Amino acid sequence: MSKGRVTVIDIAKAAGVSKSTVSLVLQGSPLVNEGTRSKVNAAMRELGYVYNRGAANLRQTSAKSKIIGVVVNDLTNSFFAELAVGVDMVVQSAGFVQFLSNTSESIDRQREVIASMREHGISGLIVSPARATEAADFKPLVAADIPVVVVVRSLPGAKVSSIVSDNQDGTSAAVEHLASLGHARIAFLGGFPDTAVFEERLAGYMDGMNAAGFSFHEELVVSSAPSRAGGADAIGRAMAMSNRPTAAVCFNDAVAFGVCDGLRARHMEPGRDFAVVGFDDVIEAQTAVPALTTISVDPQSMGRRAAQLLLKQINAGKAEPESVTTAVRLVIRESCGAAQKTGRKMA
Amino acid sequence: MSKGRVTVIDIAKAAGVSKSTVSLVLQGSPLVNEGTRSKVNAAMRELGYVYNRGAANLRQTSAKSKIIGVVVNDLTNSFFAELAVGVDMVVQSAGFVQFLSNTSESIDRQREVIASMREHGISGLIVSPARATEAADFKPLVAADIPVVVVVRSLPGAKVSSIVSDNQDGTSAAVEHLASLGHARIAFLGGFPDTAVFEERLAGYMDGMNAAGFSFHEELVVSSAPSRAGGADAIGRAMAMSNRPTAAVCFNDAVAFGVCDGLRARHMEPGRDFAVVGFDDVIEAQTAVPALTTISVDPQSMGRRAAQLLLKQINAGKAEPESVTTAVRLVIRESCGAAQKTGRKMA
DNA sequence: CTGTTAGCGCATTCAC
DNA sequence: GTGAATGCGCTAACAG
Repeated sequence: MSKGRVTVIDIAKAAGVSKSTVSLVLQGSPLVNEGTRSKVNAAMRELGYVYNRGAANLRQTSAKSKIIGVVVNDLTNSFFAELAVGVDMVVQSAGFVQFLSNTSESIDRQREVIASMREHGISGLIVSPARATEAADFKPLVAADIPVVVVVRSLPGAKVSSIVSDNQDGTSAAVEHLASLGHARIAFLGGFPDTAVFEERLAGYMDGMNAAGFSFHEELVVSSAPSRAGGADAIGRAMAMSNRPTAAVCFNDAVAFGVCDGLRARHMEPGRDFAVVGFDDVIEAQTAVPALTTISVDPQSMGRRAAQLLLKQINAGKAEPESVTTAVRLVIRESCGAAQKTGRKMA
Repeated sequence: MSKGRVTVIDIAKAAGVSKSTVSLVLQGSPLVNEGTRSKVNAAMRELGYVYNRGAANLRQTSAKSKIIGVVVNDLTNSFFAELAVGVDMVVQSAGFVQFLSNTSESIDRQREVIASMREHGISGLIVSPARATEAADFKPLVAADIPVVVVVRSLPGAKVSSIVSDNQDGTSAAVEHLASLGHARIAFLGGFPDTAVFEERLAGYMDGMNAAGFSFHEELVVSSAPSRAGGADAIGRAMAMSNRPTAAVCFNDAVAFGVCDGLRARHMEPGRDFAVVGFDDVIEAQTAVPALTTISVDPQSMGRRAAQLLLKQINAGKAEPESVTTAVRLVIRESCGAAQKTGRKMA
């Protein structure tokens, strides 16, 4: 029972057939007699046979390894955990398995794990790039015809598919929403200017201000770490200004949390004394601060869509050099004070 | 460049050496001339060679696949996400990659993913078992000499290593703590009685009650879903009792959250009008409700320890049939009202 | 329908 | 030091 690995030849012997017959039942080929099939299956169960995919896709023409790589920049952030869950769902039901790695925003780590994944013969990759990732990083992948889907953060000029939330429209809508509530001095708080996401959301902010007929004041944009602490810091600086804002759209919900913290520390009630809106990057936010308007994108469905897209490309065989950008729906939830307005959907 | 896969033979040709020479440099053998080595490396870079681990460990004696499987019962729960991050850390730096799968508490899913992982030749497995997992489920693994480390939830009589928090001592200490605060009617809220964790924590609760000189009242144990909603439900039922409790230790922090919700809905202030303690299963809790005493275990370090244990066993070669149970440190954080007491460590 | 014959890409003896 | 064989477990063509 413990004498080495049991192989097709063992079970062939036990079932009194030949190896290739076994191979056929393994692949569920209809070319095999029902009686033989069950005999083979019985033998497999008997001997505790386990299929060796390594050997299989060594022989197979290309890398139908049934494994897809997933790398995220911060698994600690529930958004990405949820995303991974979404990916896992469709990946599992398609009979694939998921290589999941966390880069913690380290570009070196990212290179390492991707290299490692390649060595293991992944047949596709879903990646939420670490900061400072360049398009060139995925060059070898596409050259090897390995489909890549970039999520959450768009990548400058990479020839890969991508799924990102509609940052610009979302933020813009948030600003318009605040304007419709009567706010005029609306700040943009949090986030570091070195990411595409920041730029997109900032652009949306400017769009929204424009659309509402307000002029752009650079001072109203105060950047900080995209975290709770960062938010507290940002609101602190905003409130130190001579002409204080009365509302803010935050880079993400972690920042929005921090902003709420900061407001309360100043004896102000978020949503009443100061309106705050944030992108739902950290899903936990949805439950933790109901009195907060947020722009949200469901990470799980985003993950599912990414996986679906990837599988489609894998099955298609040829990786289309075209970059497919799919926007996800954004929804503004209203829950401060009044009745919950049914989510307004966009894009 | 895109003509199939580039193999050792290709780069051997390009470097003007033989395949086995290439193989030697691949393994960093000192038996190869420095000049040749660099020539080979150059050729590898030139042709974009990627090492094929599948082929490699097909040849190698057994499954030194450099891949370890991680399966958790709920990746949506930040605790497990953090755990996975901890695992990933040590796994990555040991040159392994991580197969991560989420079972969503489905025993069938769990069987599937573990089977799938076996097919891919994992050299070890870390698993937080889904509910209703039986010891027998890991029988084939240990029979195949694949080390298994069970985390978070202990498994009845499985011959595998495990790392669990010291549930009993932790809960017991929590009860004693509440007793020292003057509470006498202390409830145990939340959780389903069908898990070992529940039993352990309940046992700790009873220990604590005993130690404090209180008799056990079954009515003070009200079970519910181990979630926020479940907590709200549980406190509702507790407050409906004729002789209300004045404090509670909760199955986990999600429940504790719900309990706080329920208290506030009844115009009571958690920590002041009613003391509540919960296990930190969901890490997010630590930041979201500071005014809550919790019994916590750091999921990341737990993940790291699990990975270390697993790697040790993998390197040891022979999987010890002995079950190694390692308790992690528990710490009670005090933050309701008074100054933060430095964490009291146990076990 | 089933058995036979070749390799997939690599690592491991051995000779040279 | 390096090159020529051999086989890991499996699938792909063919042959029976």
